[in-house]
Amino acid sequence: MRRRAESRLEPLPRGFYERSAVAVAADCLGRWLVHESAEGTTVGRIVEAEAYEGPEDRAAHSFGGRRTARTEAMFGPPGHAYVFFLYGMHWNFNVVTGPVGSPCAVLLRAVEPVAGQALMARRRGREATDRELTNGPAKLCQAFGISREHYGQDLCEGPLRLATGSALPPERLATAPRVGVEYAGEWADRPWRFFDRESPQVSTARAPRTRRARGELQRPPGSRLR
DNA sequence: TGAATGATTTACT
DNA sequence: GTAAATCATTCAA
Repeated sequence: MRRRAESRLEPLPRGFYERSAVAVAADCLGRWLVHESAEGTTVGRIVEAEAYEGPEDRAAHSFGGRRTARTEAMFGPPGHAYVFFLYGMHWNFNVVTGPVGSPCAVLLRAVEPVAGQALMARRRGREATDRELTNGPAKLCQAFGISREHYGQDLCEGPLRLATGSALPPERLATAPRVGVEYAGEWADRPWRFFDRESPQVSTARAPRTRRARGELQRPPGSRLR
């Protein structure tokens, strides 16, 4: 039991991140997000992630090869953290994928709490059983204590990492267009939002108004289970 | 130097 | 369903 749990906490190797963002995003599901902080350890099972594929992807911060202080981490080696601040109050956490110089990343949008719920609840100002503890990209950052200080951190060694967990059974993998990127034209149509369709913790962010469900959409974004 | 805006969340009607 | 909160980053001038 203990042995099994420890093997699941093993950090994913660099090779895991040395692939396209789409491949990493899909393979992230079912894996564990682990953060060992001074306040305590939090663990979550990843149930939703989005791929951002570098300079050609109009929805990516690195679109057009834009390389600034903010996007610098995306251009760095795979397996590092790209953390950014949004709307004046929210942090979002990505894992950098692909080779050096290829500015791709995967945004973690939701996890299911596995351990450290009390700490998550304290950070979030909510009850430990609250379904809204970690069902959104900024919510999970707050629950896990992820912010500026983690920018560029190596996820293959250190307190913040993705861990083995257990890969998602293929029949539970669902896709949808990414959230909040209507401005990206045809790129907004790409089904690069991946989620566990059996998880009640998938984020409730509304889908882009102009996007309507297509064949690839196996469950409407934001819809509730049951 | 200044204005616009965003890979969101929350509270309220 | 709509709107407010709130500021780092970006780009234009």
